[in-house]
Amino acid sequence: MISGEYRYAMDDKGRLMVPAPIRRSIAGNLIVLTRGIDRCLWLFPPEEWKEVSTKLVGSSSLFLARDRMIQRRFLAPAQEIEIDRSGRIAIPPTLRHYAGLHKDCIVLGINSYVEVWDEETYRAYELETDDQYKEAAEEIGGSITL
Amino acid sequence: MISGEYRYAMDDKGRLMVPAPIRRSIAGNLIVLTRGIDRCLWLFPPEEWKEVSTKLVGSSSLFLARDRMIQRRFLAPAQEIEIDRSGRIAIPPTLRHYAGLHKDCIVLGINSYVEVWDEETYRAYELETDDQYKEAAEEIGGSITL
DNA sequence: AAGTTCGTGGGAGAAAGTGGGAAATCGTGG
DNA sequence: CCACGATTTCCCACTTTCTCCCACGAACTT
Repeated sequence: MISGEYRYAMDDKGRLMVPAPIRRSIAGNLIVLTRGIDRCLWLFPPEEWKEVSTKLVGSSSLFLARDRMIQRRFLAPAQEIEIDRSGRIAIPPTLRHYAGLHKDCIVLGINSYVEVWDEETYRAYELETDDQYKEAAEEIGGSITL
Repeated sequence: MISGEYRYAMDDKGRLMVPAPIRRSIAGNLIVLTRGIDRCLWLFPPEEWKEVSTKLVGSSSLFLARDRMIQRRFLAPAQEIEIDRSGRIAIPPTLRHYAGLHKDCIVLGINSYVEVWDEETYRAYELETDDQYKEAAEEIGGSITL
């Protein structure tokens, strides 16, 4: 189970740390990097990626608009990337640009995958979703007693 | 049953005391630390955390906006942390920053979990919510006789 | 008064994170 | 097809942070 919130600076060469605890829970030194659904990047361990992508590809047709959209925006941008000896990944320019990564990045471990955000973008996301989040919390409060 | 209000100074290394009475009511020396919903941290015994997180994760999808929000803001920041020999925990930088912990912290034992606040932040919270608290008390008064 | 528990501080070694040089590769234009 | 510049890749070295451990002082107990 991957988790944790981290803040790292991307260096001038576009390299970004994969947090040590997350690295430890990945077998091997390869990961798959692709566009996330919000302005962030998603990073999957290879097995996870295989699972997600086959599920999506499985029943998709190039004659359906919806499927083409998913292919183009989610499957196509995916790249297999190697984690270097110091535990960093080099983020390809197109993906870097998509997520608007500048320097300071937020790395989130979420169950079985990892998200990478530009720090400012993430702060903005938090502000935007603050009301919805508190609402969701109230709803949850109705069903979880602790 | 965990309870009590305590005040401790976080040291220069970011370490904070877990009050001895609370420590005694936790089995083992591992706890899970995550963001609270207000500007504080929540600290769960592992079993409690498992319960809460599985209830939330249960049926969540990375393709649903609301699920992503909860994952990012509540589940992702969670980290399993060890209580050291002298009964302290090292609070990771991102969580320290989220709760605005400086030096003096307030630790609250609440039934089955623990809250950590920056002292100033907590004082401010008390002032802000004073009226709401009295209102809430009136409401409760309708159903509880004592 | 001595022992025990509790909280605080700090040192040393290990691990994690950061930066940069040099070779290799890629893309472009002549 | 070659030459050049830019980018990428690989590796090494340095710095910072973390982790683990121990030691001390205060307060409480017996």
